[in-house]
Amino acid sequence: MTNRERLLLAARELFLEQGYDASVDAIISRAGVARQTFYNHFQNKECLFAEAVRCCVTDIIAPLSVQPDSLRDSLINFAQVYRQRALSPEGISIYRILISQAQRFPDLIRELSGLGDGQMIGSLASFLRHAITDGRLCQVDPDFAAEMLMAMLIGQERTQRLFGVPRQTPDESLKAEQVVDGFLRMFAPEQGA
Amino acid sequence: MTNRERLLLAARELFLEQGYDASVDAIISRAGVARQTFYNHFQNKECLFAEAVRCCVTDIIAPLSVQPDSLRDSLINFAQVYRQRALSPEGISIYRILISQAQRFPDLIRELSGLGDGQMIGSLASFLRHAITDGRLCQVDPDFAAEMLMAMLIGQERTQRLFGVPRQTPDESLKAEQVVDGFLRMFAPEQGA
DNA sequence: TTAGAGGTAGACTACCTAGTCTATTTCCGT
DNA sequence: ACGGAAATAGACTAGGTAGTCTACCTCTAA
Repeated sequence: MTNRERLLLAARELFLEQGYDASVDAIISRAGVARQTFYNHFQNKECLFAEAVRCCVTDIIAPLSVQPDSLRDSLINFAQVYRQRALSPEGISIYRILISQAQRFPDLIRELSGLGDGQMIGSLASFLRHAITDGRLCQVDPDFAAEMLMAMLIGQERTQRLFGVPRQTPDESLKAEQVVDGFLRMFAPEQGA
Repeated sequence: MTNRERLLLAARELFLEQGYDASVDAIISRAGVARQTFYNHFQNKECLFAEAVRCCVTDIIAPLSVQPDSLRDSLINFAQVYRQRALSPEGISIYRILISQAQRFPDLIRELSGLGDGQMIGSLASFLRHAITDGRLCQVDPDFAAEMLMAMLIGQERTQRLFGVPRQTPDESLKAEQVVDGFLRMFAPEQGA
């Protein structure tokens, strides 16, 4: 493990824990590396932050494979993966840090805004578009439908976790199913068609 | 206008603009007040912050009157008010600042978490409960339904605004209607009942 | 007139932070 | 063995912040 990797790992951990306020001292201390070594590998703290955040985002928002065997099963599978990732402690932390530093790093945020939820909405929308042309869903703007589904899947839970008010989730996989079934009812093909 | 009010106003403006990093110097300077005057009225910066945030939250999340004339009209009225408030610049800023300071002020956040979205879900759920017993909606957990409606109304827009990526909203009042109509389809009474 | 409350300006302490610089050491390839 | 690249410890600069303290001012009420 190179010193650079050690620094990135320590930075990821500390930034996720403490936000951008995590000090360079703390990072090099956790990495077990000298101050100057840090500045040999990174121009400054902002560069390290940008790189660490990029790693976190691409790590958490992995591509998801939608198998078009059954519409409901595909959506439920997506729903569970999405919920699991977006509501995980890492998912919540990275969301918090992006929001709190959005004003300081507008370029970085713009660079990453296509990723995350945005990317997922895109791929989900194109999947839904096929279902619509196949008549398995009613005529509806696929982007709108995708956004509704994603919104319902996260709902109030992300906010509660961001606020540090975790609630008991006895029905983890159940919720994803409930939402998907509601979604299918909402956008079911018209009866008359 | 008393010095205390001047300080609170300046604090609200600066905290909403810059977050908790807004310095005491900047606040007293905008308030046009001496340093010692500030410490005469507030124990320290944290107390001022707590008070300013309390004002902002209670200002933005005003009670909403749901008139039970028509279910659809009531929901649309609620939807428009909720969207207008939650997506306003002040609504976005206060949401951002609460999230970014949630770890530093856990007690304050706990105190305010019942307000905002939480409070709205409660009153909306009790309204929906009546509609369910009246047979105007299908049998469903009213809290779940309320959460779904609120989630769809905000959707991805809050995130985009938090990230500073505002999108064009040509269809402002239309979106609220679309969501409410989708919601009513999702939770329509069962045909067989 | 005077005493006191509250405001003002600004110095001051104590502390933290990012980033630079220096002198020394370690280690690897030739 | 040796030379150079990279790492280390730690001092140092420059700047910012919260909060305290002192000395002075201003206005009001007894």
